[in-house]
Amino acid sequence: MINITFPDGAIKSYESGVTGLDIAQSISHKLAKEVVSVKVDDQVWDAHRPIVKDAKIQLFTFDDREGKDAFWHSSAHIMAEALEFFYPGIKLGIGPTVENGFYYDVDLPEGATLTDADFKKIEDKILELSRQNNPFIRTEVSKEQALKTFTDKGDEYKLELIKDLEDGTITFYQQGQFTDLCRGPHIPNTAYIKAAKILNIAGAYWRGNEKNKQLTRVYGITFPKQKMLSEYLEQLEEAKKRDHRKLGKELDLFTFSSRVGMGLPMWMPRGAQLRERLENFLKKVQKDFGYLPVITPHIGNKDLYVTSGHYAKYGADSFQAIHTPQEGEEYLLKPMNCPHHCEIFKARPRSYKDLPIRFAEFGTVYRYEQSGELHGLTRVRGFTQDDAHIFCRPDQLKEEFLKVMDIVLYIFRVLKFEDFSTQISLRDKDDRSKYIGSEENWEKAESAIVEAVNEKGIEAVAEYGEAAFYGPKLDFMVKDALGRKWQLGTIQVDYNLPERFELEYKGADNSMHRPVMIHRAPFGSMERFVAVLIEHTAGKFPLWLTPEQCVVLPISEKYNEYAKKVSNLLENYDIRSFVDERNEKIGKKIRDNELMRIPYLIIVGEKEENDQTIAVRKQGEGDLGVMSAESFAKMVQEEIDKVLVFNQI
RNA sequence: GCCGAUGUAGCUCAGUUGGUCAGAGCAGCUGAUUUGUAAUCAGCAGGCCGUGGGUUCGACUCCCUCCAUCGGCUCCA
Repeated sequence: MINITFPDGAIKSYESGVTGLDIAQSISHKLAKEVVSVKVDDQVWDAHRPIVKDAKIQLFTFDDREGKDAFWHSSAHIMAEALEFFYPGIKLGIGPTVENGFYYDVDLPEGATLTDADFKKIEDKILELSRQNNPFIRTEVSKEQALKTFTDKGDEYKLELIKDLEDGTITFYQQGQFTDLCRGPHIPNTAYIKAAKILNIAGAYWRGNEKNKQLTRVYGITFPKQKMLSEYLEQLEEAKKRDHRKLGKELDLFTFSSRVGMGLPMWMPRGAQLRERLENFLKKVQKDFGYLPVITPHIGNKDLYVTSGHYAKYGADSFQAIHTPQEGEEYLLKPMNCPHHCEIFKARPRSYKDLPIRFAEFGTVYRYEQSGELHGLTRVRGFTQDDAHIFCRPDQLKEEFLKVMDIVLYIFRVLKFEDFSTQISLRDKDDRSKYIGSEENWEKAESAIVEAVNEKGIEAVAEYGEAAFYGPKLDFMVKDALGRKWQLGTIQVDYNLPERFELEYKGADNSMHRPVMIHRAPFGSMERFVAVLIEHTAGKFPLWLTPEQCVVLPISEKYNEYAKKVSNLLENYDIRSFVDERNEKIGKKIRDNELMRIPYLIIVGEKEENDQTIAVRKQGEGDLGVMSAESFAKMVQEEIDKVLVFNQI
């Protein structure tokens, strides 16, 4: 007998060799049907793998992340089995789970193609194989055995994977006629899978390296219930409705033109107003934090970027140099504001008493992003950073860093970005050649960020290889409607540029010292921030930000004059208002303005004109009843004040 | 940049095996209507069927080039 400890601390005895499934069965029949994997001490196991010694266990169903992982990973194996059926000779790369579903990277046989048209038959095959109710059988194999199996199969990708594994840790899983190298865990048998959908296909480089062969990545998702699949697909459709590219068009916020150039967004009046309001909001916050505005040109002499190191790093892959009538003279579109700001710092002698100096600029920069990378407003070739550079003494670094974090967190709070993650972006562990600057400076910069994060007590994940080439960063990541992660706010510690630009200040000891720089952008870029804001709010912007706060709708043209009077009155109360004078029925006007996400609709007709009142309707909520323009104005102001309290920083 | 898909009116989409197939709804314009909380009616106008080439008696439809967009990969100062 062995002792099994449950998550609540309860301990029960079972026969040695008991499985997670058996244990679930001993609790309830329903649970036994749903359990797909089990955590045994620190490892997640197959629910059907015998446990032979005392252990702490936790049972997982599809509702748990661990359960989904086992479920989808098993599904990837079945999909691979299906693909082998349709494409004999197919070679398999890796087939992991992702947040929603799984994929398998495959190398199709010479001449074979896989397109959307093939999805249906693959889905059907997956379900057919699932119905065979094949168990997932785990076997431990020696490295030699493993190598032989895949040498015989002629799968060089698996061989490459096995070569990196340690003998004695290698396991195979088999279901039906299909065997795969796999660590597991897997679901007990294939019949758990009741619904399957191939989502899309894409090219993916083997092991993520551009120099390697590009394999075909097949994305799919499966569920234990048909209904869950249809719900998931519906949810996807809903998410697509929030896509900022779609809403940007519908709400007249921004546009692109291939004539202007790809990845070069143009802000339309409503979008420009929204952006301007965001900028003014941040300007006010920054003013309170002691930032000083600066303005720099859109181009800079090539030498500027040679000095900064940007030219060596990105010169070849950037917009190419602008030439002048002067032989040999070259200018570049600025890809960064920092070199300019460094030159402003250098413009006159600085004393330790002046520091910290904080230069802020909404600086528009141009970067030649790869064509396949462009994506609405989130990835563009011309964008405006809410940039600032703080030049401080080393002893001021931590305090300044913390203050910047306060700004970012305040902004996220005001805009209700609650679901963000924080990432410490560090150097690549293996490849240091991508970075400039001394080991010592990097270590100082990296530890400064880690210390600041610890002090602030926020949770952050360290990501290696994500640092900028001149320094580590603290990045604030937010997801879009479809769950893609984007970096918004960023704070970077930089010892390198001050060195390259030979920045100095006179210390109290009357000798020259080198300042430390903090690069920071709470929004990141106006374009990307607005994109994410659109997706988070589905276009229903906060009242203080939205281009028009209310629209006055006359019941008929007879009340246009009164409507204009009301609108003017509201404008006098600093409420952004306009009149919908179209000769349409009130229902139509309400519909159109609701679709434009105007927060308040003011309806005026005979009654209102006689009583000198307005009927207020709130977007998404409906009729709020009749009131005076004054009390409406007060209501709006209060709603805004609730959100925009600057002293709550 | 790479893999795959898509590209018909301002928007959303129809268009059968290549042969009166250039269509609809919304938006726009004109007129009627003067409207009470999510689409009033009628008429009109609107398209090098992304671009350039090719196959064919004939191409929106088949093939190729390029451009742009979408989903990924790689990249992201």
